Amino acid sequence: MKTPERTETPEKTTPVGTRERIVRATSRLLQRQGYEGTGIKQISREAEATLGSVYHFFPGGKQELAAEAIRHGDEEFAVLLRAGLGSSADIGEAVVTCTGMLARELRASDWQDGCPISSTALETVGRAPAIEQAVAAAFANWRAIVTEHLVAAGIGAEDARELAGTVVSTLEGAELAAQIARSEEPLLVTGKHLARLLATYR
Amino acid sequence: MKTPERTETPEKTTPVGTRERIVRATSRLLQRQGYEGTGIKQISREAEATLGSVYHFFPGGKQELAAEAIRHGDEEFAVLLRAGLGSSADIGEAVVTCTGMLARELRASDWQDGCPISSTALETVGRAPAIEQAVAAAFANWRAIVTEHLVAAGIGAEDARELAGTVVSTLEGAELAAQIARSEEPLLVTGKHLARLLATYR
DNA sequence: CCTCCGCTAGAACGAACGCTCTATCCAGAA
DNA sequence: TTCTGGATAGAGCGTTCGTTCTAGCGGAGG
Repeated sequence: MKTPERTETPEKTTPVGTRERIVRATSRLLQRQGYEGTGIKQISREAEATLGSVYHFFPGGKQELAAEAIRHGDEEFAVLLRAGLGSSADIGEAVVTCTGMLARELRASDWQDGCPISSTALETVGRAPAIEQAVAAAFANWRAIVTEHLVAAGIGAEDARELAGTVVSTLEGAELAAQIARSEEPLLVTGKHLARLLATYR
Repeated sequence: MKTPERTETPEKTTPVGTRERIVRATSRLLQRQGYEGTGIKQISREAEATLGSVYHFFPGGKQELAAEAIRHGDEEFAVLLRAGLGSSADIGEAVVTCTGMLARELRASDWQDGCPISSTALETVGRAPAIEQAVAAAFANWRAIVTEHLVAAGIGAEDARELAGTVVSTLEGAELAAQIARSEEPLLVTGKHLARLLATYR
């Protein structure tokens, strides 16, 4: 059988295939420990898969696996972003909602689960092309989502493009600060300031 | 002799002591490769010191060495921050100057040398107390510097405190975005937006 | 029935890891 | 001169790293 699950009814608690389990485990471990701090054997253990399975699905080794995990984290964060930004007609309020959601999730994980890709992104700058490309695509994806909502809120196209970049990178920075301070405050305050900045446009 | 250099005339090109060379090399390597990605032997090689010397000066091992390197990076970034923020009476212009300086240095290092501590900070969250503490102290130091300049620019104490946190974390996020995009734009645009935000206070 | 093959399983490889340990060097005190 | 102790030097410890490789499993097609 090619892929025993997922082809039929995606309802109920779908039994997760081995490949999917490996990607999810890798994503969470990279988020918490970074690229160099995460071993393939730890991943296979955590995913309840064997080393053979890991290299079967990802013959490109650790780098290919990490790139796939980055794409997983990309979509994960995009879902949160869309949910938060779609929560209110007022774009300022919507951004505040986003920071609130991030803060809540961060606290719930005991300040462990920050941005799913920033740690890996930072330590592979200029030395792991496949990963760098996945990271750049994730940022571009997030910027596009934010841009869309800003334009919908009546902000001009060029202003929206620039602001979207700032919003995304500011969320990254605030999440880092919140992790370090073990406090929701940096995220919440940043949300307030972003809303204030957006209010000066239109 | 206790410390052969630095006790006398700090003029001319001071011959750098072994301990100092080790700290500098560690700081640069941590900045570029993160904590787990940097080996003690690589540090000793890069610092032109031997393994024996490293453990002589840092009996606490890798963690103690990293904490010291974080403190080095702390002061390094603080110097840039003070220079940038002191460059203009207009606090908005001063922030723009900061982002410009960061952008120039980042480009000059071929997008390698971002924030000297963020990579290490992210991968040691909740698992290396000595490092976490040094990181938290660095952020507090930077916030204090920014707060001071904001207050001097006529912004109320509480607003200044909150804004300082946002300014610092936003610079972090923008630097990350600039490294990933291999472009000065995220930093420069963020500078513009920060100035605009600050202009809404007084 | 047997064959095929996607997938699972884990032993084994050389290299690198952080760290310990002993030995040596050498400027200044006695 | 001998002694002393900070500093240098690097071999070697046990462990873990990423990766390779061969062997076995079990359902589908002939």
